[in-house]
Amino acid sequence: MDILKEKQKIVINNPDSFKIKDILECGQVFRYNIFSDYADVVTKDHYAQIVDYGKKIIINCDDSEYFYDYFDLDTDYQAIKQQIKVNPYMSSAIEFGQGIRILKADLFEMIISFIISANNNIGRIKKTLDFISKHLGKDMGGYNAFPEIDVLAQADEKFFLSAGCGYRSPYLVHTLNILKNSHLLFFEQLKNSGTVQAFEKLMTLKGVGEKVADCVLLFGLHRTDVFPVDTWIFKVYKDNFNGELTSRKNIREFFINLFGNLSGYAQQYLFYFKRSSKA
DNA sequence: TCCCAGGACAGCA
DNA sequence: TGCTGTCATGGG
Repeated sequence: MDILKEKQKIVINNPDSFKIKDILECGQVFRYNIFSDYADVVTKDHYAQIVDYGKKIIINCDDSEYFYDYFDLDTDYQAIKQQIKVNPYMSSAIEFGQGIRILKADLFEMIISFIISANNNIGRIKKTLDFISKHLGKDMGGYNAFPEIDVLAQADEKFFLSAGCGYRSPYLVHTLNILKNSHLLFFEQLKNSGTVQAFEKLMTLKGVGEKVADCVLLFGLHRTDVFPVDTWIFKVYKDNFNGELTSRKNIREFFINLFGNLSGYAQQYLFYFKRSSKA
């Protein structure tokens, strides 16, 4: 595909691995809307509107450099698909989610979003994050930014309960208290660590277990050598890979052995296919 | 009414 | 280390 970049506009001609519905609905980010004639997405304090004309996609946004990176437009997804097409089921999953791209989302936003995601469903996660942003995020004129750490750290458990965070509320308060004073160093260390070390470091935060840590690594740090195992991946493993493993840890290891550094990509195709088609 | 959702955590063996 | 019950909440 051919990409043109202006100051506040990106034009993609003949897109081969870019479908905004696939990108937004595969469960990696939650602050978006899909309408009949366009879609929009808010990330951190940025906004983009995406129109799909078939052979041409136009992204109108506040900063095209930011969204060029956000949509991972330098990566060749056709090549990745060829490498992870290890069996007929993978081929079907890739065909189904052919427009998926792994977004480069904001690290802090991903930590909070995926703590809220635990034992939750995407509809409720979207509502909760919209509530939080609407109440504590900066008014950007037409939309609200995701709240800054300092602002969100001032919110109490009662606020998160009213936002619909449920039993995850004390986890959020605890984690925000840790991050409000240490986030610069904490995030720097995450970025400079190997994946295993970053995985362990993330799990020191309340509300962050193996699966949430993997999602933060994949979507917030673009580490593609991880494989988040959630309830849908358990089903994929059982139904479509005929596996006998039962623990999250072992299933994660099984898939990472299979897909290596492309595990994160493979996981997204599988998750999206299973959740959408139930095949 | 029961089951489920991008699970984490404490308690226990 | 690995297993089990519990947690808040809305939708199907």
